[in-house]
Amino acid sequence: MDKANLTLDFELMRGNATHASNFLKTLANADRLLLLCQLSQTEMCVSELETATGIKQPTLSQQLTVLRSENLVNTRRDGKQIYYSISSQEALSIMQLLYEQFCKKN
Amino acid sequence: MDKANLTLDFELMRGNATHASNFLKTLANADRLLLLCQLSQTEMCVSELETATGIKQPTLSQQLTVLRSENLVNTRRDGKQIYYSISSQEALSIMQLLYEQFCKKN
DNA sequence: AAAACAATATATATTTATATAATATGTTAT
DNA sequence: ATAACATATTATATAAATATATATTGTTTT
Repeated sequence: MDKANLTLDFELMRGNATHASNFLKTLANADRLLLLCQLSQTEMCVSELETATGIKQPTLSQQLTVLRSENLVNTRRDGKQIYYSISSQEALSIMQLLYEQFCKKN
Repeated sequence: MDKANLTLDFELMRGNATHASNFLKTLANADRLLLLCQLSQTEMCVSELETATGIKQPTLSQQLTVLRSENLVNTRRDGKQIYYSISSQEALSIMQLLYEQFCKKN
């Protein structure tokens, strides 16, 4: 394997690693995990999420914006409320794994 | 369920979410993912990791320090080299999932 | 159309992470 | 003991994430 191919391998690996790390960064926040955890059960509107997680409205809205911008959640409006649901199978898989590792025992 | 119990639930949930998000933060960096990816195959010393990933020595050492401080890797010295290996089953599981989702198709 | 409500957006201060350079430590070979 | 090598540590500048407060938008009810 010559140098040119090694460079390609590096670029491919680094590209994959960058995508994966961006994805993990989006998950790597306690508020966002709590939100995704709730949404992994069922869709919920913002005020329901606020009650279920105890996160205050402005923070909630800010973190939901992050999840939206990374396409981890979908929204639909129904009157005054906006309902959120998980749109990423990747996110669901990770949430399930994290649940096994960090929540199941207690 | 009264308010006291809800408070306990919140604290339990938030505690789990905080642990999980700290864990994800440690993974959420392209250099560290590349390192863990290599180490998921076999133990390697620093200079081998440098060659295999293309990460420069000071950065490498800094990121290995992060992985060590979060107990994701073990080290053993053999002469001048220090060999690293993965010590966290949780990390291995996530790496495997990320491989399926971000690397397998290409 | 005005009030009330649900949610989003903006601004800003603070903390945390990152990149990079320079220096230091511990080990082996001479 | 000195030189060479492998790795770690420290310092610092910059960028990114977070918390928090305030203002704005869109919808429904009256």
